[in-house]
Amino acid sequence: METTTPTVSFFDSIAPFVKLSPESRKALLSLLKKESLPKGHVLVPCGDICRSVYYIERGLARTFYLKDGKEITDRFRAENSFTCSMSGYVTNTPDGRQIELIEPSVIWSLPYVELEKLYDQFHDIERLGRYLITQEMVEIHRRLGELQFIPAQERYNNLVANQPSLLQRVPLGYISSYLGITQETLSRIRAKV
Amino acid sequence: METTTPTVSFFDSIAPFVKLSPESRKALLSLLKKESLPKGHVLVPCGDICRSVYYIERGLARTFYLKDGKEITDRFRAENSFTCSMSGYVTNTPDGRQIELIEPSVIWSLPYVELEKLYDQFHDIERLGRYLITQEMVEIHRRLGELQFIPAQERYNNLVANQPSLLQRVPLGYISSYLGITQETLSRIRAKV
DNA sequence: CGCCGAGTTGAACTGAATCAAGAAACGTGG
DNA sequence: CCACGTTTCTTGATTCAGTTCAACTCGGCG
Repeated sequence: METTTPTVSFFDSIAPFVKLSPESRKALLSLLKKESLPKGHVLVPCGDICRSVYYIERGLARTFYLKDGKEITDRFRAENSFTCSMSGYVTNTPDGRQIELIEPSVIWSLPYVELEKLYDQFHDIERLGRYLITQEMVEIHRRLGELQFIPAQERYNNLVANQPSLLQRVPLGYISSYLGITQETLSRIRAKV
Repeated sequence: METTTPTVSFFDSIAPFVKLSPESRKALLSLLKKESLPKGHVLVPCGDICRSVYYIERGLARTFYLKDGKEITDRFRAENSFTCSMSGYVTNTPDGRQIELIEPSVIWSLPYVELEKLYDQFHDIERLGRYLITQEMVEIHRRLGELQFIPAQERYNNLVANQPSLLQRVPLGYISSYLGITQETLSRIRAKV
């Protein structure tokens, strides 16, 4: 666990959109905690409220919740992206979501409480926050439209087109619930091609 | 169309969460355009990119898109809330969504371009933006979870529990596609109670 | 009165879930 | 390197929720 080495990847992945002042970068870096964590590590247990935001330098995380005893995958996040489960934090009610690593990963974490202090201090970090949430919103909105009326076959095709690497890295059981279908249906869809 | 009278409702609805300085309030008010618009008025036509954010002081707006010639309702927004379709603006690609009024309404509008200038100038307005998008994200996330694995009957029950007034104010055809089902199915679900 | 949009009802059909059983792949220890 | 158990994936038979298409009811409203 090292906190001093400034990794380029974190700032590189946001740089195209939000320029941070040197002071902001420094403040952010001083609070970000970097860890190498094994496959299977649970960042946020089911039932807890997620209180940090996580930047994935390397590896793969998934978020899921339980519905009738089954795990429903809500989201995958791979290297150079952020993950968290804000609904619980915002509403101050556990949202039942668990975040765990499904590959050995390098994770930078930052507690919301600290982030909020940074929001107060640095306008450009607040902008970064707004930007990242906007991206997240657009992505979730896209998924919503998909689930509303697009048939399973087409949802699978979209996944293959947009995130083909997921299919290599993730068990199909996770993928199926992410697409809103059962594993058997996913298997049949795949068999058709 | 009046632009001078500062309505309380706009600031009241955000005040619990984000305190704006007098300067920010003034700047916002100077750019907000207030209009009384009739039922059926189209704020953003299908195929256009939405370039403003709308605050609904009174009335009801819905967002929809066309899928196989059918209107799919994406969202309802009633008095004291905001509506817009940011996906198109963010990705700079029309998202096919149309925003129209389904009741006579009083609407305050603010072009994104102006809003972004305000973001630059006023840290607290940027915070307001972040806050509002976060709220939106949480709501869309909730809907996503609903559509992923909750049966239609239960989705309808949730709607009755959370937004009962919608059922009085909106034709069932709009409600059904919002819930991701056909009008016939909605009718049958209602008949069971 | 007759039209028209909104809502309901019915019958046939279909995509996907469920339940159950196998097959393949994977890791671990001997 | 193989044998074993476990997990992952596939396949089949059945059931069910929801769609589709069509006809019908009801309440305005010109």
